Amino acid sequence: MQYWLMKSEPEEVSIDDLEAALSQRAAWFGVRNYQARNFMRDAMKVGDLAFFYHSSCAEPGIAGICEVCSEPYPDETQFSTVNPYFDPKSKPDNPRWWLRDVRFVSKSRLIPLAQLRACPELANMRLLARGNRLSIMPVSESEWAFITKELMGLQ
DNA sequence: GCCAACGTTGGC
DNA sequence: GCCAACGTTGGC
Repeated sequence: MQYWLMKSEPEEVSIDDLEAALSQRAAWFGVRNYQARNFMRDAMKVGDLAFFYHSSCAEPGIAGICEVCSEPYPDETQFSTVNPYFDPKSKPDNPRWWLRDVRFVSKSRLIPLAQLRACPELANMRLLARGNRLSIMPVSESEWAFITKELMGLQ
């Protein structure tokens, strides 16, 4: 079991949108960074858990938990000329961008970025590293345990 | 809207 | 392969 953090702009897809979605599943479309893609395509495994993080919004922070629930498959938005995520350099016979489906697990209170920063236990968390811009990144087991137990109040 | 930090592109 | 220019991310 591995743990992840996945950023989404809540104006695009929020934790509430995921909870309300058909089957409570959604395709994690729109990733256009190679490192984030590699984590999603190559390193994730079905059953891995991830923090659902709200970014580029009034209250950035962790909003809940989701579960990786599909094998990787091509992100269709890269082939649609009218889509904002269209990539003219990607070809259907050799897709550049891959995604997975995630399943809603739980919503939590919003745990603000500033609160994460204030926790000494999370000093080495990748999310908090200077200049970090990755939209998908691993979370260590100890960071996961601290956040779920101490900040979310889960068992 | 600002801007620091980073990733990508493309000429050489 | 270098690196300057440019584009993007994302908190504030």
